[in-house]
Amino acid sequence: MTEKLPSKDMLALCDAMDILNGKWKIAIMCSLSQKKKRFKELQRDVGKVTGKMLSKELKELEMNELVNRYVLNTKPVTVEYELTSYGKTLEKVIMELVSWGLRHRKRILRKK
Amino acid sequence: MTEKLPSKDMLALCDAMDILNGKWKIAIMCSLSQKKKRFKELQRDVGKVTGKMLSKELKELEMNELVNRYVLNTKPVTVEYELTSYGKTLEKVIMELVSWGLRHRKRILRKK
DNA sequence: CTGTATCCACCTTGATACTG
DNA sequence: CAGTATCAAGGTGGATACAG
Repeated sequence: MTEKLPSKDMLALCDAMDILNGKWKIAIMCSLSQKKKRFKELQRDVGKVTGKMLSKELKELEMNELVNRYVLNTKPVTVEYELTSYGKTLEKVIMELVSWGLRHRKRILRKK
Repeated sequence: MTEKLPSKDMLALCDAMDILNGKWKIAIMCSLSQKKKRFKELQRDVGKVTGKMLSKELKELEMNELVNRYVLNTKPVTVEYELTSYGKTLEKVIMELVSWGLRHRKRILRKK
């Protein structure tokens, strides 16, 4: 069993990265992991993402069945987004990233 | 304690993403997590990354103290890369990504 | 072998204005 | 509020040639 070049792990990793690529996808999913949110809420929560990017990345997440989109019949239209059950399978990854990021911040501050 | 806009988690997440952004960084670290590798080995292992990109991303990883670079005194110069102990703190995140990717692949094949 | 330098096509992102 | 259209700008990444 000689380890051949593109290992299965590497391919899997690339698959995962393809789906999560984009500047805001992880942040969006992180925000949604707490609770469902409306478009504008999401925008405020994620930070300085433009409506265009938020819209685009949400659409991609929806296509990959990581996020559900619900249009509500309100006066000015309201749209809610939430993680699908499949999207929730990524929560563990995201939480690991967050906790690493928190540790990393402390480290940075120490050295600064 | 009203939850204010850019939550600490979100900031931490963005910090982490900043460091890991780039098409190949995660793949590089994944490959190095198995064992230290030379430049060319790494290139073969990661897949179809060009030397330029590999070099650039390795440099960035080095700057963030995630990877160590050793130049060996061999005839044609040899360089070895390995994860720093700090870089290893990211292994958990990477493994989660890989395992998610593996599950995701199965899911895709089923639906195809 | 391990890079760096240059050129360049392409894509991503942002700003802004606009629609329903 | 939610989303789209358009334009501009910068970054990304590939090919190639070359240096140490």
